[in-house]
Amino acid sequence: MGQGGVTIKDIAKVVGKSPAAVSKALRGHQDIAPETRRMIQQVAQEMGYKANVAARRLQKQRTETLGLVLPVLSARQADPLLTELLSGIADCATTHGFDLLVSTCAPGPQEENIYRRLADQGRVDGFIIVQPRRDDWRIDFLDQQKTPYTTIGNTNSASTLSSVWVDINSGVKQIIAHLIQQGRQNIALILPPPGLLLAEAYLQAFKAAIALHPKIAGQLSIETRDLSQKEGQRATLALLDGADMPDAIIAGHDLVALGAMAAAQGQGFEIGSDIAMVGFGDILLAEYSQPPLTTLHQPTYNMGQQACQMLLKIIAGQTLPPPSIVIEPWLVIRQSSGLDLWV
Amino acid sequence: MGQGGVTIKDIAKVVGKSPAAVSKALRGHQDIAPETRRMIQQVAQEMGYKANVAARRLQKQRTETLGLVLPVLSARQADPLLTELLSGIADCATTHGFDLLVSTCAPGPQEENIYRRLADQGRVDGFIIVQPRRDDWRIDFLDQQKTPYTTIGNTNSASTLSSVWVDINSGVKQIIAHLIQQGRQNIALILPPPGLLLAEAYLQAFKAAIALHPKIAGQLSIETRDLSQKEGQRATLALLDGADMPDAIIAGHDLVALGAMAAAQGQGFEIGSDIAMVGFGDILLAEYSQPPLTTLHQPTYNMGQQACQMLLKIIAGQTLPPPSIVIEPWLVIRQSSGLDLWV
DNA sequence: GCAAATAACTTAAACGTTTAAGTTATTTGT
DNA sequence: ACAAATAACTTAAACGTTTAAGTTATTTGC
Repeated sequence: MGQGGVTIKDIAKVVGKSPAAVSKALRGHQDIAPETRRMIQQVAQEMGYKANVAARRLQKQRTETLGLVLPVLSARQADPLLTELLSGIADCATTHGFDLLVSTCAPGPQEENIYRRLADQGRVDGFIIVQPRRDDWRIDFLDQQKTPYTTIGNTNSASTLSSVWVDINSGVKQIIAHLIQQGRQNIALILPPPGLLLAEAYLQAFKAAIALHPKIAGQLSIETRDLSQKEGQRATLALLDGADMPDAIIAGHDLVALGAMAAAQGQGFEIGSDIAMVGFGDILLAEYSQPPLTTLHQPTYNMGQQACQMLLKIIAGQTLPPPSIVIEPWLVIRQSSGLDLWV
Repeated sequence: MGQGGVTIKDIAKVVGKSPAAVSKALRGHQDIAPETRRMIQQVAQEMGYKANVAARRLQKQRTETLGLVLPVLSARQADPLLTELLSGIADCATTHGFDLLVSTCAPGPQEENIYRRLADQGRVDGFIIVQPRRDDWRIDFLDQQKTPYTTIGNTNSASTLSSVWVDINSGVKQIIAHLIQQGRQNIALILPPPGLLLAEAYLQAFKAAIALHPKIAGQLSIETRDLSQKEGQRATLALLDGADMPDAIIAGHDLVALGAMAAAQGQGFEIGSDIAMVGFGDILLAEYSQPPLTTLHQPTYNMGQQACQMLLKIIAGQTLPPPSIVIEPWLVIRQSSGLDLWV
C-alpha cells in the first residue's frame, strides 16, 4: 500500500476546486477548462496521486480483472503450452489496464467453487476458458451467470460468443501428407483424453485425412488419460505391443510425444527410421529432444493475446468480436519423422 | 457479475433489521443474538447473497490479493519449476480466501511499471518475489513502499522479513559426494546467470565442497545467460572444447542440464559413462530424458505454499513468521550420473 | 429497589471514486 | 439589448460494506 495515499479530495483542497472537477480533469473530461486540467494533472503528479482501484471498482461496478483457471492435473505436471498461453493473456491484459487473476485446479467438482467465487463475488469481469471439454459445465455455468468468457480451443456450444482455436483438420492433413511422403504406411494416433473436445477434433481429422489415401492404414488409435509423458509412454507400449505395429505415431501433445519416443526407444526402436513420431504444440523442448521432434506448431502466445482481446471487447460491450478466430498451424519437420533421411 | 446482486440492504429489509445487524450476523459477530444470526444467514443464503468484494476492500483498505510477477525471459521459454511454484502459491492463496494476481515480465526496466501499478494503486497487499537477484531493486522498492513481500530463494538483504530457500550448500555437497563415489575426478559447473543470487550460492557451495577433496579437480565453471536448454548447450560446448575436459558437469537448472546432455551427445559422448550430468530442480522431464537425469530435488510446490503462508502472516500482522525457512534438497540419482554402472 | 452492567440492536459516518443534475458567469445570436 | 446557449464548474448522491458510537430494554449485583 502507498500507505495513507493521496486522494482526490486532497488534490481538490490544494487546487481549490471540487473533487468532481479533479476527477473529471484526471480522466480528461471536456467539461473542464484545458488549463485547469493541465494544472490539476500536474499537481496530482507532484503529490504522487494514485487512484484507489477499490473505490473505482465499487463505483463503476467493473473490476477490470480477468479470471484464468489453469487446468493442472498435478502440480509437477507443467504444460509449457499453458505457460505460454498465460504469458500471452497476462501481457495483453496488462497492456489494456486489466488485471489477471490466476487459479490452478484439476478438472473436477473442486473447480466449481473457484469459478463461483470469482464470478459471483464480482472478482472478475470475465473468464478465459482453456481446454474446452465435452459437456463443459464451465460454459453452461458462465452462460447462465451471463458472465463473459472466451475459449481457447473449439467448443461445440452454440452459446459461445467467441473462441480462438487451431484448425486441427488442416494440421492433421499436413502431418499425414508428410508421413506418407516419408513412405509411412501404418499410422497410429495417440488421442488426448476423451473429455477434451480436442480429442474429437483429432479423431475426425485423422479419419478424414486417412480416407484420402486408400493404401494407408490408419485404424490404430488409443486414448490417454492426460497430456503427460507418462501417458505417452503407456499408450506407446500398448501400440507397439499389438500385432500390426505402426511405423508412425501421431500424438495429441508434444509431452505425450516425448513420452512416446522414450517408450519406443526403450523398446529398442530407432525414432525417425524404425518409427516416425509427430507431436503437437511445438514446445521448446521439442527442439531439444533426442531426436528433435517433428510437430505441429501453433502460435500459442499469440492465441492467448487474441483470446484476451476478444474477451475485452465482449466485456466492453462495444463491437462484438468475430465469433471465432481460426488459427492455421504449420508442420515443423525435424528428425523424429525422418528428416535426416532426406538431407 | 451476478447482475444486480443482492445486497446487505436487501436482506436487511427482508428480515426487518438494520444493515449493520446483517453485516455483523454474516460475519458471526457476537453482538447479535444467536437466533437472529441464524435467521439472517439463512435468508442470505436463500436470497443468494454474495458479498461485494469491491465494497469490502474499499472499506477495509485491504485487497486480500497477492501479486506474483513471473520472470519469463521469453514466452516460449517455460520453466516447469515456476509453474509448480505458481500452483503452490495459487492453491495456498485460494485456501486462505486470497486472490492471486499474475503478471509475466522479463527482468528489466519494464518490470518496474508492473510492480508500481500493483503496489501503488492498491491492487495487491503483498508480493512473492521469485529468483532474487543481486542488487535487487524489487526488494528496495518494496521496502521503501513498505509493501509486504516474501522471497523464494535466498536474499542478501537484511531488510527481507521472510524467505523460503533451499540449502544449496548441502545440495552441492551431496552432488559432489555422489560424483566422487562414482569415480569422477574433474567436475565442472554451469552456473545460473550472474544476476541471480543463486549463482553466488552455487559457486560458493561448489568451491567449499571441492575444497574438502584435494584430489578432485573443480576449477571449471562457466556462466549462462539464462536458465534454458540453449544456454546449457552453449556452455557445454565451451566446456568440452577446453584442454582438460571434465568428466562430470553440474548444471544450475534441469533445463540447462537437458541442453547440456543434448550438446554432449551431439559431440558423441555417452552420458553417464563418458561424462556424468547432474541438474537442479527435478522437473518431471528429468525422469523422461535420455538418459534420465540425476538431479537435486526440491519440494517446489511446497515451497510456494510456505512462502505464501509466510506472506499472509506478515500481511495479517499477527505473529511474525520465522525470518526464513531453509529447505533441505535431496539428490535423485538416475542414469545420467552412471546409475546403471552400479545396478 | 435502584444503579450498573450487559445484550441486542440502530444510527450514521466512512472508505475514494464517479456522475447526474444543478448553478453560475460568460458568450452568442438576432 | 435580451433570451438562449454554452463553458466551467459545484453539489450531492451513489456504489456496498464495515464499524465506532450511540440507544434501548433487560438482567445483574448488592
